[in-house]
Amino acid sequence: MPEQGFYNLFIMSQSNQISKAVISRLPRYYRYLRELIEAGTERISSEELSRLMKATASQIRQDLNHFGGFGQQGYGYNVKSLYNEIGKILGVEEVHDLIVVGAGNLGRAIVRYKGFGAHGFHFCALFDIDETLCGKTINGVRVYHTDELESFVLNNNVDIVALTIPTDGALKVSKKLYELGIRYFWNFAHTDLELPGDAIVKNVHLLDSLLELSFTVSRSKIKEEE
Amino acid sequence: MPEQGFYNLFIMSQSNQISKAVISRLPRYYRYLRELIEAGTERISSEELSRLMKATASQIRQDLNHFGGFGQQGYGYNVKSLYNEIGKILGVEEVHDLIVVGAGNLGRAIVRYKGFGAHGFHFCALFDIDETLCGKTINGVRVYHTDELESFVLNNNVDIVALTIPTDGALKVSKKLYELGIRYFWNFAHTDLELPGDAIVKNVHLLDSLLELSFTVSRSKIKEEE
DNA sequence: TAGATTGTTAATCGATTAACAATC
DNA sequence: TAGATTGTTAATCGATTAACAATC
Repeated sequence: MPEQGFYNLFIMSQSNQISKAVISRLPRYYRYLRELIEAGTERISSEELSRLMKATASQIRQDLNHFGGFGQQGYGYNVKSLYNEIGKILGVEEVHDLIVVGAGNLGRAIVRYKGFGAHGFHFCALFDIDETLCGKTINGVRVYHTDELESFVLNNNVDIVALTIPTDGALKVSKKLYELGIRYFWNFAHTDLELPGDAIVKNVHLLDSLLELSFTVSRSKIKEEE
Repeated sequence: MPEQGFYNLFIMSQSNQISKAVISRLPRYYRYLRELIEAGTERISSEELSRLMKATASQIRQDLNHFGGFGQQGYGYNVKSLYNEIGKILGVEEVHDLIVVGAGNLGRAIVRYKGFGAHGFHFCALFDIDETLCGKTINGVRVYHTDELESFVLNNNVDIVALTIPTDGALKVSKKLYELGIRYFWNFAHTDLELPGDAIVKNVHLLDSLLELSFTVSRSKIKEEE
């Protein structure tokens, strides 16, 4: 058993390490809590929430306790305050500046989606190599030529870069942006970015997602034929 | 120990139960193998592939062996044949008929994306409530009014429905489609669909995805301030 | 045949679930 | 206070990794 001070430090640094499984469930909690607020529910027990979300009450309590004791014995959780706490954890109370590289349908869909703004996401600019798009404005966000990407990043705060361009461009642009100091990427290109370990990439691989579904469709067809 | 026949049956039905974790890795294998083919690589060992994909060789061999012994001792895996085998498993050799409900930016982006066709996905129709879109054609796919959805589904083969409409519509439309016999949903609406257990839903929750990234951004900011 | 590498079993690790003492 | 429900520890389950015999 190490010295007390050491031990606490160890515990603290451990508690920072939230597993990916837990993180990936937070937005879903957030979503259900919002619905509960809208339905006028004031408090909820982990048991009730588990029935609603088709999870175990145990998992909910474990997950939430990674971040602090938000509940109260004999009462449960206050919906509004839990919602706010999870919001804080997810960072919705800060402003995150994003740029979108690729002003195709996907890039435009993202910039136009109403839901992001309410959670602190601020789209600063779109970039595209198509000169006919440059200078235009999509949902109040201006399209610049990709040539201007570097100077934009150097002169403006950019927290997250969304990549909605094909594979080759995404690899090239992400490397360049990494060199310029960008560390957070929301990648829609159908490839894994090749970046150093401190870059954080969240992938949205639409073809992969559809293939998983296709796998199940094909499986069930085989079963039907049996 | 049960009778031999019984036991084999048990083993077989077990082997059908591939875990979600394994399934979710298949499209990635498929992707890397394609790249290897394009690079002209003829054979690869699990060890080499593991270095490339940043996984363990053990996991790769375990994963592949759920579906059969595709490798050869002392040789490794033949890239082309492994690619084809995984393709078959994912169902890319069959045609999957899809319709897209919601002809907004996201729906249009999906229908226009070039990559799906090569993997057996065939987009039959788009649906929207916006009458100014109806009758138009996007990348060769006609937009119908949502009123025509029911009759379309009854008169055409539809394997998968992509939902690219807001929450309320998605809940309503998915229930209706379930009643009409549809079981596979690719859901982009920011909600969990409320459908019976035999419906298979693959969610693409963009806000959830971005919030996960936001969580990490906020975390690292806290660390920097410490 | 010898070397390489798989397929597969066994060991480990991590995540989920169950149980219950703490406490509102 | 009694009942309810959390926070948290312990047990279980499943997934990943390691090891190695089988075999090309």
